[in-house]
Amino acid sequence: MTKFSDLNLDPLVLKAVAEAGYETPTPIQAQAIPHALEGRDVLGIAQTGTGKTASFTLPMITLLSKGRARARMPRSLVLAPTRELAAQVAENFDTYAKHTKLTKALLIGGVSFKEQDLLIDRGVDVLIATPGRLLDHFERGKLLLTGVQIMVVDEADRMLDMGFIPDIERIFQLTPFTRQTLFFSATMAPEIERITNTFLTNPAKIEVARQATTSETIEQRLVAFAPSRRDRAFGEKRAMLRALITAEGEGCTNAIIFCNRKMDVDVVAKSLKAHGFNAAPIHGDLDQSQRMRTLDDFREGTLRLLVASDVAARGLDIPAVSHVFNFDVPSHSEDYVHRIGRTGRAGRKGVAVTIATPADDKYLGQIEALIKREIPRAPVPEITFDDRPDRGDRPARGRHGDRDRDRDRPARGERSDRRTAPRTEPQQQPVAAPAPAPQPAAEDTPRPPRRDDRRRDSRHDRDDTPVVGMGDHMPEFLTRSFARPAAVNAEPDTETAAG
DNA sequence: AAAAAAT
Repeated sequence: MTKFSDLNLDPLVLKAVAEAGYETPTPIQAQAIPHALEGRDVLGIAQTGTGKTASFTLPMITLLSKGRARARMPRSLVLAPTRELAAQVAENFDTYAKHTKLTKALLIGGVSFKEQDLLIDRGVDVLIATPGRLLDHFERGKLLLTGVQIMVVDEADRMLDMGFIPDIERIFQLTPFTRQTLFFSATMAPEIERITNTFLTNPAKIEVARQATTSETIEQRLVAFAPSRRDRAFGEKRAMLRALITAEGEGCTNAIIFCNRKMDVDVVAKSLKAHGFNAAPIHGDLDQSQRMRTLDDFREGTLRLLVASDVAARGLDIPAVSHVFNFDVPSHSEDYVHRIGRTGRAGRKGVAVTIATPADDKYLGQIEALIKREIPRAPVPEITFDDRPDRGDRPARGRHGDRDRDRDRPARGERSDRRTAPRTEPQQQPVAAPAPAPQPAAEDTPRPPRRDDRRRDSRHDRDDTPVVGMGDHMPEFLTRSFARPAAVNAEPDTETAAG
């Protein structure tokens, strides 16, 4: 079997590799490194977790170790789709280039230009960047790409998803025709194929088997439940999530909780914290410094629950996550594979729990088609709903609220799915309550001012007024006409046609 | 129904 020492790498690189504890290259490393060292273009079809990063950093350091950088003219360039990924590549360089004198700069958005400018001015051997910030520097005239000898594109298919391909093409055109190109993508979409045909010269094509999508080390579960009411789905899912985390007990050492929307990431993280869980959010709208800090805390173990958007689904190197929770079913089936792939790594056992509502059926079908198996259905935990501090600025649901609901929905207790249906209110409340004393109309009940009007779910669920279906009581707002003020209706015909 | 990345 090949060892790193057989690969013709610079002795100083080999030393650092050995110190990092590696002896045997992964398949992509064993195949890509010799070609890269020969100066050939490489087209690597491989996913995260295959050792892709080292397959280009090690030969790059070796090739660059001779020669020195000139001011504003980096000798090599690595492009990554997200800031975290770029930062990760930079860390990799630090690890493996530590015995060399190579310099590097990390050019990503969300941080000040000043330090980056300073480094570029001094001259760097390796420039690691996200496309937007790189072009920004270029346009400000601070950067010349005509000295680039080696260019790496990492996670090209993700760049495509994110609309970066035009930027990538432009950057390619700013670098010399004679450069060496190392290009990595998990898939070969037609657009990716076109780019590689245009910008790579006779590349060595290396394909590494995709990680088993449903690796045996990941135990997948599906928690399928129907929210008691559409507008309660969000709150009930939060309660469900808490119950699921709690049920895992100590076995859940750390977990990533994925939501589909950034806003939900924030609310879920806040809600978990309010319930005493050690949780923090990460998504693209947060400060870069905060994103980094949160990731560091999570890696170090001081943070147990990372609530994330799909920014964290791919690429990020987060070792040893015991659990992944999908608070939302991802709407791209590929993302499901990426998300659950954050657990069960390196032979360790992992658990991936997905919360699904009937609205997710379509996406669930696509996911199960992709992974070619059904996700085993797990029992739905019972949830109680009236202990939410994130709604704690309102009086706890009073007995009359529950009683009213019981009265309004006499069929509830008879539902056949009662055992598995989530409880949305404590059913042990005295059902045989005394005859309703005349209650003040909800509108007259003095209520403390609500601070959470911004909250997405408060809009629907504003008070304890019972919902009476559409039977004998119709909420006033529904009786209002849908007609808009005449002034707005300049073209009434096109308006209806558009709907 | 979305997320990511330049300000």
